[in-house]
Amino acid sequence: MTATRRDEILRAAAELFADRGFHAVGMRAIADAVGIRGSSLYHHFPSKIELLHAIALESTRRFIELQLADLSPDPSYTDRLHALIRDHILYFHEYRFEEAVGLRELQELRHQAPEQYGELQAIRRSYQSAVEAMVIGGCEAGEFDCDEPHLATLALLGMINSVNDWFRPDRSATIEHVADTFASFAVHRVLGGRASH
Amino acid sequence: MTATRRDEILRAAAELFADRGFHAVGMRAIADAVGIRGSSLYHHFPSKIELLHAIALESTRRFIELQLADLSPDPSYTDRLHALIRDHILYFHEYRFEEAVGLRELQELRHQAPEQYGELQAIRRSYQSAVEAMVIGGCEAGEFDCDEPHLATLALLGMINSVNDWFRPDRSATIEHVADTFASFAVHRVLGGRASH
DNA sequence: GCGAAACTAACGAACGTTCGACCGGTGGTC
DNA sequence: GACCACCGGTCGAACGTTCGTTAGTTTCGC
Repeated sequence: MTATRRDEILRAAAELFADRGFHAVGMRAIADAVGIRGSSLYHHFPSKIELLHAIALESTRRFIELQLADLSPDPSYTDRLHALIRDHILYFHEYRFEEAVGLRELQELRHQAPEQYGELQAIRRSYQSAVEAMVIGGCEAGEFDCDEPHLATLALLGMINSVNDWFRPDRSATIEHVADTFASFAVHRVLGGRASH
Repeated sequence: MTATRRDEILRAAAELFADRGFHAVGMRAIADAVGIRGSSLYHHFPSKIELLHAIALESTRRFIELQLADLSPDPSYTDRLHALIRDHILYFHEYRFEEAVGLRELQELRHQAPEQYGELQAIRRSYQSAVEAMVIGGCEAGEFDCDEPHLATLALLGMINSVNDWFRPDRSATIEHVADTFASFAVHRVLGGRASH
């Protein structure tokens, strides 16, 4: 797993963007973080906005690829959704810089690169639809008890995505415990799922 | 209720910041939105960062003032928390530009005006503590059923604060309906409160 | 005529980006 | 084995633009 210079730049830029915001970080600051000069960045990325796009896209792609594994139809809706939410939170923690940037600086892409913005939005929407389909499926199978599956889906996605705003890795609580607890909140509480965890 | 020029600037700046981000909006763009020149802004605010601070602080102050009314100890924990969350969501919608800026550009204040940042964080923390106290109180009173009140508080705050990310006023669903539904999710589902709504 | 508020003009700094040169390997040719 | 052409990666320097901010002046209502 040799980390190429390109990956080095992506990771450093994501961390800086997450901490200070896209426009507050100059190309020279990103270059400093990896030990080269500002102009050298343009041999790896054609522009600053493309750098942002690469951060958001590659992180999102990795995430979707990972989550597809949780969609296997073997176990119950309850177990599948529990695992999906747990892995969602764990991934968002591991790549918390990239995901924070992807969520917060989406507006930059919308104004400066509408095409790439649309692509990302499509991926996000399809993921949201997949979660909603699981909620509805669970309701129809009698595993969940839910009057408004659409709003319930939005509620638990909001709940899940908020973890990165307050969780800090040096807490006494581990991310695994938070992920399990939140997954349980979502499945057994919000959706009224039958107990199995 | 005469809208002063100062308020006009605050509102316009909040809307622009919410749409494009703090650093992507220049003083001249803000001035354009209210029909004056960039330099004229400095007769109302000493700097750009003070403008951001004013947006976040005044919106937060108004919010806290409003929510204090919901802390009256008359009704049950269930009813009080339900009303608090409902009003929380309704306020965050009415002042969605200011609140979006206050949440997203907090990092700007942290780097450029640490003192004002600390002040805002203190207010936010005290609000969060008040909500958590209600959760714990409701548990001890036997109205709620909750093993981890701290995580539960964070979960429902995250759920509530996410509404502004997807709710658009032209939807078929009204904000009042969303506020009621989410308040019900939080109180009766996440916290397992006794039915009363 | 006085003060608040808006104006014009300009400042220095920082920004994203471009350009041309250089440096160190790598592989092909004699 | 010696030479050389090549190429990805980096560098220093500069570009035009935009930024936040300042200074001095003008306008206008009371």
